[in-house]
Amino acid sequence: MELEKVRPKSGRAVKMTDIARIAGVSSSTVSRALADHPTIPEATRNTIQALAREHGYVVNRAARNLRQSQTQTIAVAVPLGHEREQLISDPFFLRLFGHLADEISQRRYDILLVREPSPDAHWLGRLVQSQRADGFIIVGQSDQHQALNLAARDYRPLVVFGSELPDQIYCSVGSDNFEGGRLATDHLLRSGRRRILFLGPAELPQIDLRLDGYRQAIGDHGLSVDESFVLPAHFTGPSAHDAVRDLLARGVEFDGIFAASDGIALSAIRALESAGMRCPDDISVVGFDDSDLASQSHPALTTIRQDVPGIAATIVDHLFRRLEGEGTYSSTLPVSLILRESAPG
Amino acid sequence: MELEKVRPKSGRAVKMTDIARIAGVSSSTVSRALADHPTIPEATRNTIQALAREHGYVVNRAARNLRQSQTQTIAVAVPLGHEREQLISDPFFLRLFGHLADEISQRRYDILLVREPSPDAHWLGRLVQSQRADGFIIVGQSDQHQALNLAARDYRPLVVFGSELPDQIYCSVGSDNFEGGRLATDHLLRSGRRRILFLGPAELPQIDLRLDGYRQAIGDHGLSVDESFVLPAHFTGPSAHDAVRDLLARGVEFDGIFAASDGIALSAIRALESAGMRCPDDISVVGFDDSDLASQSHPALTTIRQDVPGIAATIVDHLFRRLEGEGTYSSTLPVSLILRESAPG
DNA sequence: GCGGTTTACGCAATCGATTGCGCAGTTGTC
DNA sequence: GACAACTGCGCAATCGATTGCGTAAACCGC
Repeated sequence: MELEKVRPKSGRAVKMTDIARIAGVSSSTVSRALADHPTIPEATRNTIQALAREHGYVVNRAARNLRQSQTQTIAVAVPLGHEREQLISDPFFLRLFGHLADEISQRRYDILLVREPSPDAHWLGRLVQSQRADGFIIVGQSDQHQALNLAARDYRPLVVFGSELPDQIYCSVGSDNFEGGRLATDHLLRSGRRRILFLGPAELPQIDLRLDGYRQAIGDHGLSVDESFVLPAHFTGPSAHDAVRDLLARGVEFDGIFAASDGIALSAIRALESAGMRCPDDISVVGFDDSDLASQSHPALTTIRQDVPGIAATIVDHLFRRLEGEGTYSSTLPVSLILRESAPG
Repeated sequence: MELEKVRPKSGRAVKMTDIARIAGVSSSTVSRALADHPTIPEATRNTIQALAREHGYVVNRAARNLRQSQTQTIAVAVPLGHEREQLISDPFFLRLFGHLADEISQRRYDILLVREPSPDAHWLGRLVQSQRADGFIIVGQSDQHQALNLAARDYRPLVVFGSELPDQIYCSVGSDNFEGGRLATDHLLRSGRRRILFLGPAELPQIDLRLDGYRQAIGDHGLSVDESFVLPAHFTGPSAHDAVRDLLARGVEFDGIFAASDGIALSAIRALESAGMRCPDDISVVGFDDSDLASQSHPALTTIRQDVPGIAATIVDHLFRRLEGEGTYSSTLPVSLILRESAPG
């Protein structure tokens, strides 16, 4: 019944001049009235707003964006430089994304998800120039550290989820990955484990820091790192499972695993179980993230909790401060060790 | 080093007329050259494209959108009519969203995530009119069935994730919820269970169909439904846990649970365990979705698998067919029973 | 009742790319 | 050599809202 109003007989969308004509004013006045501009008397404003509502008029965002050079939109971009094939299905990313989306939409901005298909050195520059969004959140440094530095020089509202790196000029927000790695490994060592694997994609800066923490903890306990215990593994797919299986097949002995994500940890535990080993009786395992899986899996995972809601809030807070022209420093958020069955205290 | 080119000394963004001036042609020619328009000879096209690349020029999307009245963007909207407070953090939604995003970005469209804060009857009309996207995917019918019908009359590229409802005129894609409910309940009955709870938010159309399947299966087995066994429960929060706990406290006897999601199922199992009951020994539980949790939890969940990648692909396929002007019918995708520990065969 | 201020609103330029139409200049045809 | 067809490209209108500036009318004080 209301349909005629939403889209009048002509089939043409209602535009501002239509409302202006009906109201007997100019489109300038309509524009100002809808924007609650104080130079338009309240009575007129109300009339026009009522008329607009009645006729189902909504400002054309494309036109507004062009004129104002702003879009009320934040872009969330995922550089998949290192794993071009990977889909946007990593549970940790999705969880972070959900919280980011909540924070952003609370501030009445829209969220544009961009998956850049060809991450050459200029993808970010191109993205920024395309004027599709007012601000940018880059999830994960991947191998794009230099591209990020490049884009950030040319100041822009841009915040990166990731670690603080030495020569970094962009603003990043992330967990204390080093401390997470140290805590996890220290816990394994304190519970008597001595031969501890590291499992994860250490080519990613955030993961590399977790590995540094692992090394630190081992050093602190007066031991030295066996480099053959540092194994590459991807977040998804069978690589973690296969790595552990192969190690066991070769008869290598170890009694603990620090995995760079909960998914990797679970995958490793499955490999242990297939080989007749038991977790935590024979081998303790510590994960990372404290995803939903960690608490529900069997055995429940001891893991390093990342404060995802806090990270999202901080990223968005920094970004909006930057949109206001303020400068912001990078932030590192604390992590905590969550004790469960896979590596008991 | 390339920075100067990305954003020249003036601080002003490079625009098409700049490239035109440098190339010694008009902006019309630049526009056509960049669009690979055949009336521009290939030599000229290459020169101009090279120049544009060299100067880091990218078309201003706001201007293009306005002129062309299209945005190369698909909006994914989540009506949260029924649970206004709920955040976008439901794992099932996020998983579906990830797959949708993959499908859409493969087609070189951007993804706009919209969370409508005030779902009155016209939110969809407003969204459509705002010209922010060329097509729309609505995730979940929630309580917006009529609003969807309203918007769909006025033909538009719009596909809804949800069930086919009787008086529906919009295009929907979803799982066979009825069959899922029937399968789950039938399985419990076949394994000897007789007093089976239903747990879920039956006010949602998709869930209501699962409930219908539950009723059907019970009827098929010559039994009748005890309405006090149909209990409301939300996807998140403690409602499922509390409902089961209260039932046990009141001494109500039952031997099976069909939960409308894996999350609800796990929550129920926790409640059983706290009360000293054991799953599946005392009470069998079947979930819905086959989320990551289902296979990893303890006990591993018997559940109804929804084909999330297939659903996403179908939604996007329908949507793009509609963008081309084709009509599409609603689709219902098959589900399957996945046997695990919580309700063994 | 007059200068000065304020109020209320319209004119027209503007954002930057796209595109229908048309015009030179070139090639082709008989 | 004259006319037609074609090629390559530019002019200027257009998309729809926003906004700086200007002005007519209303108001105000004395």
